Amino acid sequence: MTTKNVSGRPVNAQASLDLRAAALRLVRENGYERVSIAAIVKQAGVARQTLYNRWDTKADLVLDAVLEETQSYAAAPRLDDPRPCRELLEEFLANVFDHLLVNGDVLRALIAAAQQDAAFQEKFAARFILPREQMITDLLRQAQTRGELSSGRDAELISGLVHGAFWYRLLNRRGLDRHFAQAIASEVFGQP
Amino acid sequence: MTTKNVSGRPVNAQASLDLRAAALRLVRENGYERVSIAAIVKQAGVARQTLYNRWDTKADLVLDAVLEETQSYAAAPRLDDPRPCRELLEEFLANVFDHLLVNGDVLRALIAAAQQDAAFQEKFAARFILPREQMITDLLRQAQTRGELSSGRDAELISGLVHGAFWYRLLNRRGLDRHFAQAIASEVFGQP
DNA sequence: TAATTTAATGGACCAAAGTCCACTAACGCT
DNA sequence: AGCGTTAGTGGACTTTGGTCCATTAAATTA
Repeated sequence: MTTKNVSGRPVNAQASLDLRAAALRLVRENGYERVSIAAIVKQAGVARQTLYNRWDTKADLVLDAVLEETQSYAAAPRLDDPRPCRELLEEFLANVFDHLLVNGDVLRALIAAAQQDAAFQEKFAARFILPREQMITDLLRQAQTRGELSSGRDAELISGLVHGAFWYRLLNRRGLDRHFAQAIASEVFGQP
Repeated sequence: MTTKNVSGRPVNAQASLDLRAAALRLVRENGYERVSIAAIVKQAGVARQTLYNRWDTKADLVLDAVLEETQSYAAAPRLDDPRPCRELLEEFLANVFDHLLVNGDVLRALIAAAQQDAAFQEKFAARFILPREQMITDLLRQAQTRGELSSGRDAELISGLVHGAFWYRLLNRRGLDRHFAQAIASEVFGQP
């Protein structure tokens, strides 16, 4: 992946930084659809082809920029936290929803892009979706070992249901608030 | 809406039929993204502008074509059916999933289009999403009046969760089968 | 220093969605 | 028949994502 080339002109690392920054800024300001590749490369001060040397599509670049910027985005809940898993789930979701206030529109655009480009869909799943699903699956498994959730339940399945719940709201532009986080937790763990 | 014009050249109704048919056929055969407007109008034998006189975008046309063709698509479950609502929900979902085998790809494309075009998103919600959500909400309310589901639960919320569950699978191209329909019903009504 | 290799640049090019427009066709009305 | 009105046609045009390519720049190696 990161094989160091033995000769030839070195890659300009700054160009990558500038492109990611420009992409993120423009997309946040104007919305994904309204930002052209031409505008991004102009803002970054590099040639169009330089962008395409590093990323395959606009969606690739923006996904990369979002992931790089939001390392902390929805950090996995700590499994050694002694509080009830129901509470941890609720807090985790509330956290995710907060980040979606900033990144929701970009994310909707990337989800759309994934539907139109099978190659990007795979990257998006590998780098974004699956890791986040794993976090909730792990939390649910922890709840099971703690006896807070019946062992008969399918943790992976429930993780998918939880994600589906807020994806659906996100894609249909309905609000994602703490109340909804609570409602999801209640559906999973039962009425309190 | 359907104001009859008092004068002027009459609209060629056949052109609309031909356009819908051509769009649906080409999209099913080649996939939404790979079908150009040029190909559709050529297939239908009309001018490009004739299409745009009737629909605003490619997504509009295809939504219209899908809705027209699949009137029967996911017919609402009969609320007077004496079987348990759990069973009705499961059957309804299995039915939806069957139709998604045919229309799933087109639907994914329309969902993507809705993320890129606010005007289309509204039409899509009004004509497709909300009516289908209502069906499940009604079914859940029926379950509540029958005492098969606790009255304390929020039917609209659960309807959203159910839809989210299979949307998520659809958009992430994971299988939608009878087993999944059963799993959703179990999450809603509790383990049998 | 010269040869080789890889990156960056700028601009031409292509396909596709959607707009615009001048022109023609088909209707009702007088 | 002539007029106004609306629909349909074909083609030019704009914008944008993405490709291609010839040329130039920056590095290593011999």
